[in-house]
Amino acid sequence: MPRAFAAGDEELVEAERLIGVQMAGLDLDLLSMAAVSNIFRTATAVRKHMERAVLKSYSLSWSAFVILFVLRIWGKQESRVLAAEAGVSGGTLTGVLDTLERKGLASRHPVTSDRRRVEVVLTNAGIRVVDEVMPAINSVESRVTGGLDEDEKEMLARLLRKVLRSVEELDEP
Amino acid sequence: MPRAFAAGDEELVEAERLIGVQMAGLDLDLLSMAAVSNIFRTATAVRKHMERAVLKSYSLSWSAFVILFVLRIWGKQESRVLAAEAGVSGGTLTGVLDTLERKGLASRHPVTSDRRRVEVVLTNAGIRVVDEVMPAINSVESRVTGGLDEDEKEMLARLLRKVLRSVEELDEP
DNA sequence: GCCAGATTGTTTGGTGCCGAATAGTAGTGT
DNA sequence: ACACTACTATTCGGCACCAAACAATCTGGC
Repeated sequence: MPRAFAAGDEELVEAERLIGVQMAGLDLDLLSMAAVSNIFRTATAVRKHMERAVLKSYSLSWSAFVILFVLRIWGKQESRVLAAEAGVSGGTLTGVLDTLERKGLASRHPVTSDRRRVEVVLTNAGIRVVDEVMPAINSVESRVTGGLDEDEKEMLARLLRKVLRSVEELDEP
Repeated sequence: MPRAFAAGDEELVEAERLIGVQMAGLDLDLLSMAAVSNIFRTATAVRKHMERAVLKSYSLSWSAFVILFVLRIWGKQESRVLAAEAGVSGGTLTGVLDTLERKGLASRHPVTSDRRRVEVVLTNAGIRVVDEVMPAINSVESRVTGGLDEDEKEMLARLLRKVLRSVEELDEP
């Protein structure tokens, strides 16, 4: 695990000091850097843990699970919506759907009214898998946020939503 | 339960509510799920924005930049340390270092006292690139956290560190 | 000195991932 | 009817990524 921003607050302060020294003259916003860096490090660590501790035994990639989950919650979806919802490009989605179809967890169906489009739907096996995996994933979510009380969890989600909204504004102004 | 959600948050919160409806029988911890999901969503959105808005013009991947940054702050490092710092596997690091060497931004040097090991060091061109890219990255970090005041940024970093510590405990108990 | 086991970086096989290019389809204006 | 534009999913090339297997090297016990 990375030294910077990784463990205790002391190490964060030390890392910030070192960055300030090494990058002197660049006038960096260290407070924002610490917040954003921690988003990346936490996301990576949690995702890797879930892949190893939960998804590996189902031979599912993180993206494959996200797509199964989206289909489970929102029902059948067209490809472009699915890609946007899962946060992957269209090209990536094609590959992941190929894998999911090969495993028999999802299937593609042409939209007769517009032959460019494809609708994706979970198979019964797909539904079974999601309903089996989801509680395990959620259990990890509970454990990794176990150090936070309810107000803190809510606060964390709220602050992240604010950041998310800001970056979305940057992407499409 | 704070209700002071900014405009635009309703859509995200609505999604979280729908999950509760669709997965009603599974007894999920929705508060933890919302917090962790938002970590993933935000991390993905911010990283993609940085790749497109900043790193693309330097032909740098996110991982390549992280490794350059670590080398810039902590000086020359051996491979295994570098991999741990950057949060990638050893195999991945080999490939990224190949790319960085091909671009002339970093170079490998054998450690004479232990011929298994390799030390990686930035070239002058590598230092120049980091010092040029870092302010641009930091500018994005400032903008995406622009909706947060200083206390909120600190709070966000603090809550994420708590989660990070929890997942690290799960990984190595 | 020597060997068994640990450590280090690389290679390999398979997937993910993106952006750009492509083929096919739909809509719009003329 | 025709051209022009916009959209949709797929294909393709290249890098990233991991786990597992591997070769080279080091270490500790004998």
